[in-house]
Amino acid sequence: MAAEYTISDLSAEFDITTRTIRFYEEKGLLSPRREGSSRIYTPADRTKLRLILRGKRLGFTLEESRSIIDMYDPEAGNHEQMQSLLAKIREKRHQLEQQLHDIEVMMLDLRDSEERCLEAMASPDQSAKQS
Amino acid sequence: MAAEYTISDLSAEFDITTRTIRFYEEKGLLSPRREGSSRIYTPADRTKLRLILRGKRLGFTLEESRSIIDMYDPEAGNHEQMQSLLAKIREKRHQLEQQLHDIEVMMLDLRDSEERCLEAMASPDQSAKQS
DNA sequence: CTCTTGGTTGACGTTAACGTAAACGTTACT
DNA sequence: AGTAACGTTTACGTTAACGTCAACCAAGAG
Repeated sequence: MAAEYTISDLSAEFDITTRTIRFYEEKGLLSPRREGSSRIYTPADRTKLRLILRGKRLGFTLEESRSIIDMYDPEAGNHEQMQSLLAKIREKRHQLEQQLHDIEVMMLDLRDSEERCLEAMASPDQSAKQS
Repeated sequence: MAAEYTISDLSAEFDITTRTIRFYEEKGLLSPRREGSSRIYTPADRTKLRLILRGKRLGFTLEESRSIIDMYDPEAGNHEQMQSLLAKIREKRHQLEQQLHDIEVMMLDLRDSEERCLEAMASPDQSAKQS
């Protein structure tokens, strides 16, 4: 049952380069077992990787993702760290709300531009003047 | 009626440094008038700056923001450019949906951790064992 | 044996978006 | 005259998150 993965298994699954995975290890976010010199990853490592990538999608830095990962480690003792994490997530929510608003406005703006553009293309050449 | 702004007016209003504003000019996103050697910005420049910053919040590069700005320029002629812009915005929408999902999952995960954490703090020191 | 397909460790290169610092000019008080 | 507050240019520095070699080792196919 205890599955294991090579570095290229994971790179294929998550569509990232092996360099990226090794980089995360350099930064201390992963620490796979060694079989000879090759890296062997456990399901737990795979989960951590998934967390890192999720963090990335949300614009977290690797350092921030590290604290997310740490929540999954045996020492569930760090209460204040959790508070700061919750704070970061709430901040992301605010950002998301802002972004949603930005997108909506931008969509409206674009529809405006589109209309003006279509109008311009419809009326045959009056390029120079405007009252 | 035709208001004008100095560089520090704008830097104060949008809470960015003057360096940033000059940088945008270097990149050709702004081109304020000169009064002597000083830069003078029009409301149109101000709008462009606002568009840049909105783009930034959405994770657009400056190059992408440039195409947004170009939509506001007199030559409303570029139909295919608009299409690519619309595509980018749709892509952003997808990203946002993904991010919203990520946030929700992360929130759930955190509540889990929180519970486990509180439990651990409640039960007086049983740190070493787990059945 | 050679070749291909993975894996490894350095180590330097890259890119975007500014930061930072030096060295200088111009009003405008006081 | 001094000095503060604002403006300018030029140019090197910074950071994150990898990319891109180079040079090497190991296992299996043919």
